[in-house]
Amino acid sequence: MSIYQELHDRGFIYQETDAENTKKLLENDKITFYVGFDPTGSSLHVGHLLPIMAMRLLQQAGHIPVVLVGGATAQVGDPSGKQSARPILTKDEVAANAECLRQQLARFISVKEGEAHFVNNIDWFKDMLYIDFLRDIGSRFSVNRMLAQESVKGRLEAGLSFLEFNYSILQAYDFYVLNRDLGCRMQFGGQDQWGNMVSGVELTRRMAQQEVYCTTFPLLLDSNGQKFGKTAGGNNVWLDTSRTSVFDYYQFWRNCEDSEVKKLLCFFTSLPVSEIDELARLEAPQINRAKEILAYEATKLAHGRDEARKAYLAAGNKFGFADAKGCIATSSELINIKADKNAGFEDLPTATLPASEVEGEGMWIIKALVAAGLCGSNGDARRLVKGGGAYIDDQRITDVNMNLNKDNFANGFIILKAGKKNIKKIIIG
RNA sequence: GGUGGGGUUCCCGAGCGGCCAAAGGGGGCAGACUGUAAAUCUGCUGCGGAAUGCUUCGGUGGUUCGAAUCCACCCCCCACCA
Repeated sequence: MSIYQELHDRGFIYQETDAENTKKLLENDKITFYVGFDPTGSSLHVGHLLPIMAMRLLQQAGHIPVVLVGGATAQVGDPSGKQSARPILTKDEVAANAECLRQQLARFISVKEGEAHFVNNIDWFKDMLYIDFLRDIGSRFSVNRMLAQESVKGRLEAGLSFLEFNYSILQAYDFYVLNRDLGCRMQFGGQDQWGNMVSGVELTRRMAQQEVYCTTFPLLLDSNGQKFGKTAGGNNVWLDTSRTSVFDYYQFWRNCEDSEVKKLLCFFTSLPVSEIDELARLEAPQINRAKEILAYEATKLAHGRDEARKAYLAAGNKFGFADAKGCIATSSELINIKADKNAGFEDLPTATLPASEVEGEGMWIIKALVAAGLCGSNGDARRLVKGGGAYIDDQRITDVNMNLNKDNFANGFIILKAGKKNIKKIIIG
């Protein structure tokens, strides 16, 4: 199947400047394309994954991705994030974040020389003089047209700063530079980037007389209209395992809603669309097998086969396997993993309590819940226990004043739970 | 620069001298029901080993026995005018 068709069938394409030529280009040529990333954090999270998966598909089809790090914009501080103006990053921070980005991307795409480019737009903005910028680039933009852009129009009521107004110009110039220096023909990005991307297409045409194109991805929302990629609690699901354990990463996918399974399989796994259609058709409890496949495949991509297997077994043992015998057909290698009931607790997220705490009288359970990261504060933990949501080894905790001592750790560890799904294995260290 | 309207807990938004840790809604957490789903119902939702305790209503100072509420100055946002 053609890569264009594949992107289309999987739902990646939202808007395109020129569908016909994009199709031709992607099918007949090997092109260089770019996607921009904000280097504002040291880890990617699931919300970044959609463009990454698209890059992956395109690269596998022989196209060459350019990963553009917005070092210039990060050093100005993007004002679009409401009043909590983003912290302005130093050069070193941007560089460090860009390196983290590169390492995490390496799990999804090949970052080998010649198969992908990494660039930072600070390189072409840092020495640019304002006067030059105005004359060479600013002169090509019509304020009238910029005002008509959806992204700007929507902000006119609420107000937007001159800086923000200029963002699309900066971004447009990126496209021109990448076209000039790397022969970049396409840009991909989120649908909120449409205006900026189109500006780049037009600028490149005016400045270099080059036909270039852009395509946007749909904005992923969960059923509550929240941006996709956050836990129910609104926390990001990170790719960095020190922020989100592999188990929790797996669980994020495993706990998706029935209605989302198909979409998520299309975006975040490599299973063929025809198979996904079959899986998504599964009824009632069997649909859970599709979720296991989704979770396994997504976890495998981000963290590797072994980790995904462990997470699958740990979760299955805790909550049950949807299709222990492997009756449901799938091309996922998950089908080869035996639902081993004895694969135990070793792969659950773990917290360590200092041995000194459980000496003698022991450690107050409230403090232990907080120390394990299951509760945000003592009051939070107290409420959890009062509400009947705290468990030790699946026994509901009823006494707010109880202590954990050595007897509790007769097996070497205990399992603390906040609710049915937030699990921590507690060991003494 | 002028005039007017604002800044309240995660968000929206009420409160306009004590009964205010602050109504209501959203969101979140937990419980019940379930399929580790959705929907629904119930409880909780500043900190605190809990106390007539502590911190919070843009900031600083003041009035008062007592301030989110009154006063002064300052900062920020919005609208209209210039």
